[in-house]
Amino acid sequence: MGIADDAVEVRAHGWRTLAAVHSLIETALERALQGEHGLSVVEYTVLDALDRQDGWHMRMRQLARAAALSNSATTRLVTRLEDRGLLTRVLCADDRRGIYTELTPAGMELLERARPTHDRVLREALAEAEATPELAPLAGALRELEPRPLR
Amino acid sequence: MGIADDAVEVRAHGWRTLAAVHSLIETALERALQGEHGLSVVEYTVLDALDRQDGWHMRMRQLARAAALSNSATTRLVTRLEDRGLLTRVLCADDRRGIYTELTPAGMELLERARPTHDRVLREALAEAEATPELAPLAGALRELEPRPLR
DNA sequence: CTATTTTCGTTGCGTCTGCAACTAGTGCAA
DNA sequence: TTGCACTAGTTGCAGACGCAACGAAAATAG
Repeated sequence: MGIADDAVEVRAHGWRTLAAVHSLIETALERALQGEHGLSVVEYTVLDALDRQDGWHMRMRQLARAAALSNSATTRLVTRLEDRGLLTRVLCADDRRGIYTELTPAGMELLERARPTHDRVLREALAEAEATPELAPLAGALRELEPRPLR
Repeated sequence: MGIADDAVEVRAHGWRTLAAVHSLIETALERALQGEHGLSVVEYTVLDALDRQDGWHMRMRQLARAAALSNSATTRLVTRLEDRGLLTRVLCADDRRGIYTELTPAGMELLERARPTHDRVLREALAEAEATPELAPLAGALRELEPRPLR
């Protein structure tokens, strides 16, 4: 087996590990957020993304990117959250195709209540990953990342 | 903002980055495998996991773990692949609750055809991640992982 | 200024997912 | 042996997803 084949296997292994850690964290978050606050992980992600904009608007397209969702899924997700009164759609004047979304006070409140759950479960899930031999190297690498905003 | 808050933010940032890289890779793989071979990513993952067992059987439960899927989803996924003649269910004698799955020749053949696509797209997706400033550190860390089998 | 292309968000449709409830088989205990 | 807890896999159900097709608004070409 040559160097090229090794590289292929390293990438495949890295991808499997990444997927395993992702699944571990997402499942834990999903259960906790859903059970304690009636929020799915993507819903929390959207509320959090809006909140980290410092009260500023966000376009559907940006939201889709932040939540790693398709356009259609984003439309329905925003509709869902709007129906629950957690955010509002705001038509924007300068580009009449665009639609901005904005957290409502209820949305901010729910987010603040859910955040401790999110942070705790994330911490626990990462600890569990670090305690799992084949996941530990990647879980450890996550801690080394510079916390600079994800555009 | 104290040290504890920093740690919370580091974890949150790491999780967002992980999710972003995961989504980038999965989306690219999904499109390519679906378009060129009619396989979804999980389907490919299952075939590959079975293949890496060196012709050995795998229980549904193991398969569920390997594919990061629930039991029910695994049942249906296996049913789907069985209907397409890519694998077979094998009842196991010593534990009559258990069901083993095994690749058929057609399954191995399709896997071998799909593997180059998978490897190529994975390489491209990782390259794209490394070219994206906020994803690059994590993408780089993946390359440093020791390619030891994921049990 | 009109025609074409592109971008943005929405909707119909088929598919896949997890949860909870269920059946069947195993293993331990009294 | 009988009873009970546990594990393995399947199924009904409701919800969420992506793709492709769509309409509306903006940008670009000619």
